[in-house]
Amino acid sequence: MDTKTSIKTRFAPSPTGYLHVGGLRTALYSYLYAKKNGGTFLLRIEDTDQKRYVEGAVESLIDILKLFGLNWDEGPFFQSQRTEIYRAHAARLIESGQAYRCFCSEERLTKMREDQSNLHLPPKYDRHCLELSKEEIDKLIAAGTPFVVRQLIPTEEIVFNDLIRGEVRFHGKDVDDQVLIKSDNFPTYHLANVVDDHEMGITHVIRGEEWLPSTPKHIWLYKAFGWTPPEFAHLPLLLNPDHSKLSKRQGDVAAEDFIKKGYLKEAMLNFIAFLGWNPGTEEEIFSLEELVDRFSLDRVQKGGAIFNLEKLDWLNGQYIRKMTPKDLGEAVLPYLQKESWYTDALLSRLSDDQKTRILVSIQSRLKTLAEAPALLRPFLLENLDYNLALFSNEKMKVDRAGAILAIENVTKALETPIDFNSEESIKAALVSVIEKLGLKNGQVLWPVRVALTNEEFSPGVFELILVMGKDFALTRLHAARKALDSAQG
RNA sequence: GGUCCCAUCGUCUAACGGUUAGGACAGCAGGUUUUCAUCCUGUAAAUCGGAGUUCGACUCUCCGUGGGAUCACCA
Repeated sequence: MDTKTSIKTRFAPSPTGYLHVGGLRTALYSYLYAKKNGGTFLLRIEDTDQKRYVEGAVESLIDILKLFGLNWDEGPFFQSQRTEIYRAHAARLIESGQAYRCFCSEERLTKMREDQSNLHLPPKYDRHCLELSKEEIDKLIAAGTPFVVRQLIPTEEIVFNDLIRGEVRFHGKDVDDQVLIKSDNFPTYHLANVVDDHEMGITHVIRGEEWLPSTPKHIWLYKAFGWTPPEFAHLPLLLNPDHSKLSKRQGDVAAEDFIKKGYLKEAMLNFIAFLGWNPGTEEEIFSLEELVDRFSLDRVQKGGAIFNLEKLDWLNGQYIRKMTPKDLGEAVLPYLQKESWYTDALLSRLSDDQKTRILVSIQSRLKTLAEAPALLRPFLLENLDYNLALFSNEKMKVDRAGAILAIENVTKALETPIDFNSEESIKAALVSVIEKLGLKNGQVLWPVRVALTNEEFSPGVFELILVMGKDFALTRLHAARKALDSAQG
């Protein structure tokens, strides 16, 4: 058997309503590290704060994790169902003198902190209740005085090795006596986290940098229980453009929002993985499987990374262009269905072959899936409400009369026998019209393209005719001609 | 304010003492093209500052500076 203890990581979010992209990245790195090393990835829900309970938050968290394919091997475990375990552990610590009951009122604590702040001292519990005698404590308990359990922080230096940052040291005199059990008898994060990580056999705690300052408390807890602490890896933060910790205030931060906006989960994962990590080569397109294969913690960056979407747009475009028409069609459908003009009938009258051609024609123009409906509209809608101003174009040197001339001649050309299944033969037919009229390409093709789509931007004319087919293209040309004529009269 | 962490182009980053400091995104300029996009080519753009160590520092040390995190009966 393998003598190395097998690796086990966990993702331990608190269910506050949505999955933050920073959380998604933490989950991803934990997942990658476990999978890369043939280990186990565990999911634990840290729901010990009764006041912060949000309806449905757990379900949506689980759904989104699954959507991204970050499948866990164990769990989900719920801390709210394990409260007795934490209480028993706290009691052990009180017994061994490594924790103590604190009966201080909120008022006293507030006043204490104010005084400390006035003296420019760091706010820290003054150990008032540590002085209490056994008799006094018994009396207070008997009187039903609410209390918390505080960790007695040793006055010593502590040094630990962070897998990303190297040696980090703190001194006990700077660390506050952390509350372990709240007066509602629920544990705080610190206690529950340490007890669970130990009991669940977590070997590597991979979490955000914001936890670095509380790591000494955690290590002292392990020591107090007589346990060996796990390895720690504190990930650099994801930042707002103003370099503060990434927050809701400055844009979307919920992983789900990005899916809604038409980003592919593969692109998101790829993008997020590269915010703080890189393979050391110049490759940048990685599937989840490839990330698993290449990931290592020692290539994780120390400094925070600004969450800047420009590159995500590009990456998403890359992924879209790699999709098969079938996959693209399926991916685009939900966005299409959100459009007010969309009906299933519009789609069902198209053949599979036509659908494929349409999708291929718009594929290179897509940065996000959400942009698809606008590009699809000219192919799906039966009647277009022409914007006549579009037919004239200064740069293309076409005016309305020119547009009518072009549309008229192209209509005629398309009514002659051409192979409508060949873009080349369509092109040949139109080129001969252009030559016959002695015009520039744009003078004919621009108005025809507008006639076919009523859009400023679209796929090219030859491709449009190929995709639309003879009848549909001619219907459009007639309609455009009619619109132009009636406006003139 | 205390403690801790961090620092290469605008952004994400490469270079684990020796490179003209590399790549990508975004930008700009061209090319292809009927528009837009794709695609192709080119271009501009960085080692926070100062001391040391060294034959030689982006890289090691120290001091500054700047930014960030954290200091709850939230996680």
